[in-house]
Amino acid sequence: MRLTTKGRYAVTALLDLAINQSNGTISLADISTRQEISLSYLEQLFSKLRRRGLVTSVRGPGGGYRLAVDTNDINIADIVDAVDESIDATNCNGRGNCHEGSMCLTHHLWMDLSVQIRDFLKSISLAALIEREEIRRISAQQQQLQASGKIPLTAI
Amino acid sequence: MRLTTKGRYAVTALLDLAINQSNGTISLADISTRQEISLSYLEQLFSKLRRRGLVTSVRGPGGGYRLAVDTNDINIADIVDAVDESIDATNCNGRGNCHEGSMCLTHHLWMDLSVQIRDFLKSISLAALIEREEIRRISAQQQQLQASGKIPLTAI
DNA sequence: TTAATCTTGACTAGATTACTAGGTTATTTA
DNA sequence: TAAATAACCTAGTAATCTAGTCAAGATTAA
Repeated sequence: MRLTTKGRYAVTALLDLAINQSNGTISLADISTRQEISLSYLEQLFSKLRRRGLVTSVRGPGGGYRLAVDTNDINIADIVDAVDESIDATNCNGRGNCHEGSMCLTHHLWMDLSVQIRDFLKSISLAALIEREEIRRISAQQQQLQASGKIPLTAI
Repeated sequence: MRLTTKGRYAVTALLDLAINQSNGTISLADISTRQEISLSYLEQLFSKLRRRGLVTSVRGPGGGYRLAVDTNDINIADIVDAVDESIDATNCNGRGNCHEGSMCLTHHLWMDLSVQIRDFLKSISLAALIEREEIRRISAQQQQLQASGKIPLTAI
């Protein structure tokens, strides 16, 4: 099962992008300070997101990233898939060769679970996340913090 | 998120135990050969399962393990919990301090996913797994293989 | 040109996983 | 009683993975 910081960071970063992109492109440096994610690490993630066609980039001063598709057309599973290997609870990557080349006793169980997780994450679009009350509140706080120039704890 | 080989092995081993235990106790050596799981590793897992009250043990020759509760009263989440830390998709273990002491932008999303996964695994009892056609078939094959004394590939 | 920003690849410290090794203790059978 | 069997326990360890860092470049606006 692969759901690590990498996938979580990607979703958080794209959500940040979706919320703040109204005024053109957003630099990774901005996302980095707002979301407390290492800039170099973000670069790795966005490289993958770009190759998957989820974002487009503009180079040079004032450049940055913007979403390549409407927030209604991106779901969480897309994002996690783009940076992570895949959402898969089996040990054999769904190949069914987990026990001496054939299926292990619990193969079908983990397949079912994988489908369950994937369907859940597929059912949530970026647009739906932006709508959520809690997320709007947290985002507003983060924008205030950034505007006030507060130095993040990790920079000390 | 913690769903690794450890949790999968535990479920597979308990399922094997549930299927084969009709005739008294089952030794870990038997489960080890049938399910291709290292004996010492099984010992570690069953130590935890025993402490959680899921199985009871009998020492000495002819000894082994048996389920401590009815297969209707054990669900998959119980088993994974017993050996793994917990089923939790957040980075903060649900504490909500993922972003400088407060919640990160996607905290609620991962909380929701955790609930989703846990509910799914809770909804499946060992008894329900035993009923499944595919599992009965795979188990029958494994019993034949063991009876015929076939040497597992990994032993070569 | 120069500064800002994206782009890529190689590398790494630290943590975790999935074991192995080697013993001890309880129980049963010969 | 001795030997066999199987649970129980502790410590170590190779391999893998994660979450990064670092460095060198490419591109473009000002």
